[in-house]
Amino acid sequence: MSSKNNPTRTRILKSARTLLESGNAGGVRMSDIAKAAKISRQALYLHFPSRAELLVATTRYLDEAHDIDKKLEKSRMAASGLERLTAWVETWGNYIPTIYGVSKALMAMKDTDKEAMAAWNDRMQAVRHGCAAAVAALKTDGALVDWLTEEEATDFLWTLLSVRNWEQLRFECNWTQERYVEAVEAIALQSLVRGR
Amino acid sequence: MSSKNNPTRTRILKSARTLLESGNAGGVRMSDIAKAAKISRQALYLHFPSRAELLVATTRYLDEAHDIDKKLEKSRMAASGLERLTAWVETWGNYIPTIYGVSKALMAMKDTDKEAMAAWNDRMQAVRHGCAAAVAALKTDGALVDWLTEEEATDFLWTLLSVRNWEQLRFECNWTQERYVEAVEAIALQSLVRGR
DNA sequence: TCGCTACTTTACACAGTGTAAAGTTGACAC
DNA sequence: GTGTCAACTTTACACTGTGTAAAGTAGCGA
Repeated sequence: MSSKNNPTRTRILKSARTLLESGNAGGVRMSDIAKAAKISRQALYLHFPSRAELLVATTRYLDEAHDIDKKLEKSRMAASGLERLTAWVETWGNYIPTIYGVSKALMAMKDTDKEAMAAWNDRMQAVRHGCAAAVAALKTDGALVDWLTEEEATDFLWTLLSVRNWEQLRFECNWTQERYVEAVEAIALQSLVRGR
Repeated sequence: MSSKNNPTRTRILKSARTLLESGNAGGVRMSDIAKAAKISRQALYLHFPSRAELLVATTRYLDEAHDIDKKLEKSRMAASGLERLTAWVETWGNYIPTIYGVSKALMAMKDTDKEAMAAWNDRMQAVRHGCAAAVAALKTDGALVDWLTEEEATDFLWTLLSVRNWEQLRFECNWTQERYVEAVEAIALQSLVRGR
């Protein structure tokens, strides 16, 4: 099943992505994805050993499709720590909507499924690294507030930027995506940057 | 089954509470609760029609056991908006640990179960009211920042104080309960109170 | 024609929730 | 003592969704 560039595999991933993105959060089942990809449910298991691995593969597929690495590169090029923080908040904040569907499915699984848990943690650690880098740049500039340690500041930024928070503000509170980024940026600056 | 003050019913609720509190998040099944309450799994359904309703009843049981209303009363008595905000953050922030177990179970169900969803939303709206009251008091004092509307400020405070955020800071980031309350309080003040 | 690959089809194990119904036990009523 | 009622127990089964297993098929290249 020569993993990469397999047309059926790609079709499965596209179907999974579409279904997961289309908000139908509650239940995207293996059979739904199979139907969308126009193969039998069993054939799915020829390509992906479990639902968890299919979700993980879908996440990676999304990352590649959106060239997230390139976007992150940009935020790393910012001159000051302050610019780097805002660039990071914007980049990640605007990426959340694209991964939200898959993330939600993965989040729902992580309480029962070890594999899903590991995959989710892995993804979230990547986000944490982004936060840590921004905070470190702030610290280097001597712009980090003094009532939080560098690690605490990272913890807080990471929490502030969580998918759950985005979900709540965006859907429960009906904020627009623009307002979300704007407000979260402002709060991050106020909480983490000295003398604001 | 004469609902209130039924000894078996109470034993069930106590067992549910204990199991849910003891961190074993992943799966507290009906059969686990039955075993702990020393009755058959079927007898559980004589007292509660569904898992969701049992969880909801457990939440209410916890609220009564901790006399949450009395605690909220206290935060309502604060003189200034500022004091009211800190009182609210402390009250709710310190109540989260006690309801965390049940909340987690309810959160996990809300994606698939309508009843659980309704119950969860109901609970969260109550929390939101607490946030709204604190923000309103701030506004009355003319102490609310001007870059957020009253509603936006409520939305943000509500999101900041979410159980998920507490969970992440407390367990993923290993913050102590004291540090959590302290930091969240500081951030709330910085973000919502004018001229800080 | 062989044999391989990528499937389909059918069947079934398993977990957990919830339904259904028949049987047991103890208390209280008369 | 017998009847009856409530609060159970026990057994059995339907349903959903995941994952395993195995036999069958269609197309394609050597």
